[in-house]
Amino acid sequence: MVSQRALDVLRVIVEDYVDSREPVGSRAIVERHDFGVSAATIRNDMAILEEAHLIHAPHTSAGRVPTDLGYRRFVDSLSDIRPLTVQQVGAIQRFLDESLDLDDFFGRTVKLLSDLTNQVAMVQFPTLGNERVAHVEIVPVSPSKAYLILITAAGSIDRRMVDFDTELDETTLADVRARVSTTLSSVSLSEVDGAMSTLAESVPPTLRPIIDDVRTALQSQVDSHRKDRLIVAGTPKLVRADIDFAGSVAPVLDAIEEQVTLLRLFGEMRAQGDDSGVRIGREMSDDLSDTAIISHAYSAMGGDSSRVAILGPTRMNYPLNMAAVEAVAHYLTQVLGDDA
Amino acid sequence: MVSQRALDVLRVIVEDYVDSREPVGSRAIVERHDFGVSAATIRNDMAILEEAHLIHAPHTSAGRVPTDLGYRRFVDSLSDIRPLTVQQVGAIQRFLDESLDLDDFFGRTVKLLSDLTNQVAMVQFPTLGNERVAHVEIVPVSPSKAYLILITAAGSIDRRMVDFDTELDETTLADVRARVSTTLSSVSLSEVDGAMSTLAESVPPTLRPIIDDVRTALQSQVDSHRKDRLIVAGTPKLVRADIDFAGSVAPVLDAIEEQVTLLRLFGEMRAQGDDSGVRIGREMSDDLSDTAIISHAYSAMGGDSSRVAILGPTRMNYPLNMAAVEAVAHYLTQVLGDDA
DNA sequence: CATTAGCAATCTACACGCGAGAGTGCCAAT
DNA sequence: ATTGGCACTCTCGCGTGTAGATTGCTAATG
Repeated sequence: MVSQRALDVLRVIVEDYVDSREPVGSRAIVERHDFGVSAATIRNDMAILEEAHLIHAPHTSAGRVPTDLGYRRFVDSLSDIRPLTVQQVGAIQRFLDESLDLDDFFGRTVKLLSDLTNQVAMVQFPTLGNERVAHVEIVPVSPSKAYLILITAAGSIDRRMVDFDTELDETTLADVRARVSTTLSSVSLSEVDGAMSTLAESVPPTLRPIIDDVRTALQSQVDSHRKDRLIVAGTPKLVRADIDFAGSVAPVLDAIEEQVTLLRLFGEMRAQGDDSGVRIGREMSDDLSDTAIISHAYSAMGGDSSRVAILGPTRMNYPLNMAAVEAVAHYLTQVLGDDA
Repeated sequence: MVSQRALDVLRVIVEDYVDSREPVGSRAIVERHDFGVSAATIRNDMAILEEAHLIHAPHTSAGRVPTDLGYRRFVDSLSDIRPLTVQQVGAIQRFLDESLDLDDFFGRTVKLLSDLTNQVAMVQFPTLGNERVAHVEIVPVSPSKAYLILITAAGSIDRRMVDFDTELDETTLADVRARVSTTLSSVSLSEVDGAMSTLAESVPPTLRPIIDDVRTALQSQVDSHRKDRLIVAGTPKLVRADIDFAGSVAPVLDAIEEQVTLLRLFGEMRAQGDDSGVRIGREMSDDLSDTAIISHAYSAMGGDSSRVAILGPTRMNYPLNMAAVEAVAHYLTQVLGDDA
């Protein structure tokens, strides 16, 4: 049975190991902490923890190191996160309030979070389901190609190339532009397709295929509406923490560059309904075996929730970093949520 | 005096060292190449090269390694770059023609160049001086804030937050939007400020400060028009080539993340009027002492030229990589130049 | 004068061995 | 359940020795 004291031992092992980067032995524990028992007793508890796969000895004569499961237990036992200080929150606000636009704002946010935690930081672009169309623009590129630009009321922008089956002259294009523009004015993103379908039926047959092309492009634009993008900052910090990674950091950097693994992970966490989520080592994938991700949901402009996260070695300061991620997520919700 | 044969020796030292990652000795040279002289003679030549600071011995009993200056001499002696094969060029075209929009296009370009060279690849966003305004949109965010969105005929988009000194109601905003929109229709970017200044003088005094706010925002938007952004791909490759870096790759990753050093470098190369440019090691900065950058200018939409580049260890295959960079730069000019 | 063969000198890389130190696991005692 | 004691195991660092590679120099050669 894993006693309460054994769990306390686990806690100090995690803390000391995070602090010192070195396996911690029974003697070191009794010296640095006031357990009121001898090293031999600690050793007994450690044997129990080892049996429960919570800690692990790199080799016979070394101290112990937490396993992924050990970190997991440690994180789960953190009852409540101590929030950041008023000064810190104030600094965050002042810094982010200077942003020029949404891209810049997110850029500053990740940079800040990365500096705060000294880890790689990421923000997932918000989804904007309840958003309304502010403007649709069609810009010709060649006779049969054009950019379709969609601007929403909250200022998000998306652009997509449309290939028309037939060639368009300037007047036809102007006609199409006017029709689409009036049709979609102030329509919410989820209703775009319906509106376009009604439009397609009411136009002269010659315009029909063109409107259909636009409709298809618009829909794919709405579907993928930036949900699938991550802003990242602080990758160099990963390399500096190289020693923390058994093999190489290369696969981790790959995962960050590819983004798909991380986005899938965020999707899973959202599906589970956890606002706050920590994933440790092999809980995610073998490639990320030495890394942990701390993420937290935020919501913007009435859309589904997106996530802000940091990624670092499994051996990191969880309480501190969890507090930072949570603070930033709250701030994002507060600032962006209003604009809905 | 550095004889012709000595220069040939330099060439094979660079080639063999790039190939084998190991210092190359006199014996290895006579074995692998047909110089028709003995190792001792090669040694004499090597002594001369060393005196000219073109090569250098890591330690007494090791072979020789090219210095930055040695690489420089080698690169300068490459008379003409062998272009890529027809198949390769065809593959590039097919791949890039599938792009959805400009962002996607550049994304694919860097990815491609990175795969082609197995190095970090970068593209500097083009400047679009002769571009014309296709549309200006003002989207309110709060009573005194709005997004200003600028779309050009080539489909580039920029967005900026505007802070108004006074609060705006919906009708005022609509009025301003209409005035700005008609004023700027089809105006080229370089004439935007003039047009806005004329507009400011012709509007009712109450609108004046608002128009001025818009004008300021627009101008800053035009000034910085994406000139200052790099798209990067392939950073993980840098870490994989870790062995090639004396110290750590961290400062290099920092430089990539910060972008300013690299952008300054591109600026310098453009100022020198070199279409094609190679910078090696300490020619750039101490932080980049083990890296080399191969860049090439391209021009898009009649604007000033921008650059496409790769970054790798000084020990890389220059002829091959220079060919790849040049091919991609040409392709960019060809595809984007037309659209002006 | 350029080239060459030969040779001593130098330096690294690697393997080996050894001892110090750290930490465990277990046992018998409390 | 806890503790002190002790044998055992393993890593780490250090010094040593050897094999191998390459150079620089010198004297000889065409």
